[in-house]
Amino acid sequence: MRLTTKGRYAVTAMLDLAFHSQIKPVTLTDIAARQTISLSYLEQLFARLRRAGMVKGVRGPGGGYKLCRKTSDINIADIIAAVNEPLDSTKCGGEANCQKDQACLTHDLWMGLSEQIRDYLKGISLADLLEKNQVQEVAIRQHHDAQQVIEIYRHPD
Amino acid sequence: MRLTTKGRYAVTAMLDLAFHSQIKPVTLTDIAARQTISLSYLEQLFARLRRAGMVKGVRGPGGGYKLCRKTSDINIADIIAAVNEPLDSTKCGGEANCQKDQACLTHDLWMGLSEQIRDYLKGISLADLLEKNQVQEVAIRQHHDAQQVIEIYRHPD
DNA sequence: ACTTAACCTAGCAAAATAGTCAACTATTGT
DNA sequence: ACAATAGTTGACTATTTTGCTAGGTTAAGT
Repeated sequence: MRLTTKGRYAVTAMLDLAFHSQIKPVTLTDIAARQTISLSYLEQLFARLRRAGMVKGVRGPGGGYKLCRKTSDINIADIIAAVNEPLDSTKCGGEANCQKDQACLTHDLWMGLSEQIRDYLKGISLADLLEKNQVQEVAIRQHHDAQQVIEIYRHPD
Repeated sequence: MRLTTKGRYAVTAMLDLAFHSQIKPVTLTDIAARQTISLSYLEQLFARLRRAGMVKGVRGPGGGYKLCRKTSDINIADIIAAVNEPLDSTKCGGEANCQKDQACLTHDLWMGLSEQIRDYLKGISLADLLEKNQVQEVAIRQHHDAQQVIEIYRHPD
């Protein structure tokens, strides 16, 4: 389990998607604008997320991306694993050069630790994160903004 | 909290140090040989660990490095944090450009998650990891002893 | 003095990260 | 049918991080 900014980008984008794709698909352009991530970088990340079966692309006007599963069925560990290269189990990938070595022992130790972190992140879903914090405040504000837009369009004078 | 191979190297080296520095300081050359990490890279890592007050260097012949604290008082999160750059809190470092933005909210969300991981790793000490290692060694030794016992009982003459 | 090993500095190659550009294909509203 | 939208792909570039090399200086034991 590797934790870098790449994983953070992926989780952030998925959070954005989860939040905004309730009604209709969300374009990467929108996510890029909201989260200040470059569009093309997002394309790369979402290509991996799509291959991992986490999101689905909808083409044509009104298209975009939407989640394949419920937010409660998508966990953080899977998102991060999807955008990262499958970490090669390093030097002692079961080979003979590292059987009775102490290097292999500490390696096992680290692998165990890594596994614990993965399990920990597997226990946190998108829904958990969405539930937290002042996300609702944003909902209210954005609803308000949307209302204003409606007002403007309603009275175009 | 960032999790990369760099942090793994640091934890591995600290484990080696904790395991071998019971009697006298351990040279980086020894650790480099045992853990197959380049000497100079270890020097870089230990420079940071030293500045973080986790290890102490002893110069001259018979010198090397030793831990500043008990293994039970050294946790994994601190080791990893010591060798990593202090991650700039990114774009919205409390500035005005990101106050009511949604980008800042998801950022907060990620920071919260990161904090959870840090707390989790803070709860794991070197002593904890060593204990596991010890258990394994004991298991191996006991297996070996058991074999000898079997031998003895097989040829009791 | 001489050796040992920490400590320091600069630099470098490979990899990962982050982002750009351009061409292409599929879908849909009009 | 056609134009607009939006996903898809691949190649390409810049920056940062990683892991390592090579060369020193400094402190402490023999």
